[in-house]
Amino acid sequence: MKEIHDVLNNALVLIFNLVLKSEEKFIRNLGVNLSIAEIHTIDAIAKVEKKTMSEVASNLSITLGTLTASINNLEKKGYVERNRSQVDRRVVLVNITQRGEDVVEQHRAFHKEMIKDIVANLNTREELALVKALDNLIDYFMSKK
Amino acid sequence: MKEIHDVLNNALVLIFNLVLKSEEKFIRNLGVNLSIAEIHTIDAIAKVEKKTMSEVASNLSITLGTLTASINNLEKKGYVERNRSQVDRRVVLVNITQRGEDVVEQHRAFHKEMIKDIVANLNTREELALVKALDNLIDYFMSKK
DNA sequence: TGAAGATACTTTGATTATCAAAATAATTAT
DNA sequence: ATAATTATTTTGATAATCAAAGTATCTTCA
Repeated sequence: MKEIHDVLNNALVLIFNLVLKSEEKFIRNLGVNLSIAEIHTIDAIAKVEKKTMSEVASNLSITLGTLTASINNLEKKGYVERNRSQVDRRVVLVNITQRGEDVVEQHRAFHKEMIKDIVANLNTREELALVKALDNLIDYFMSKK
Repeated sequence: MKEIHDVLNNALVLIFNLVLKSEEKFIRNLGVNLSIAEIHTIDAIAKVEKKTMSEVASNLSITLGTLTASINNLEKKGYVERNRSQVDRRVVLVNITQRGEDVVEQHRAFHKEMIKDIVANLNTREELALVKALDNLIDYFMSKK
């Protein structure tokens, strides 16, 4: 089944790029002074339990140095704030501000709408095939570690 | 169907990141002095018909200036070469060298293996359903422009 | 209990990717 | 032939990234 593999590969590559562009466009339309990386950083802070620099950096798979630079900017722009932990003064706790919360909310709404529209066009069989294929994909990557 | 939406969203986000990491790892293991962006640039040159700077840049959705900088490096590293068109001397034609061909070959093998593993557990009907589901996805993004 | 080592973070210095706008060179049109 | 257009490069700026060095704080153990 050489052809179906090629079709799938092309579709996946295309979708990958379309998702990226779609998200870029969403941010542009948000009219907010943030990059995709910054939105994902804010989002990671929102969803991580222990809001330390280390935890957030590890969640994002970036180094602490990179996160420090990014948080400097986000703090300056008013989307997050830093506080020294009182328990261990080496530790820095990051929290998102109300302005940050708003962005997280809108980013999640974007994802929700995207998924809603995707599923809307699928019948039950297609939905199941998609879920199964995605499971395979995840298994595949997980096994590759 | 709130649940399936969440399942799909989480799966998509997870896969997105796993694909990125997997590709990064692939490149690292290739032991080759190239970034993901550079591999995609080489790949774009290989697959584009008219191998001009403009065509390649447009194919990659980057500006000509960005491509110029990237091609400078790739040329220095010996993966591509530049030639002025004899027909229109404003035009620069880029071609990949044998070293570039090798990378393209390995990158394609990576994609092929990934797809093979994905469809390994799907029967023909599911495969077709998946293709249709992905087509819907593409339509969705295309309509959003 | 106080020095040595470990940990959490920031700073520094470098590279890559990116863009917009200005510059250059060549072609086409008036 | 002069003006306008086109293809590319250069320039100047910014963001994202890393590794390695530096700083401050905590923990351990002798």
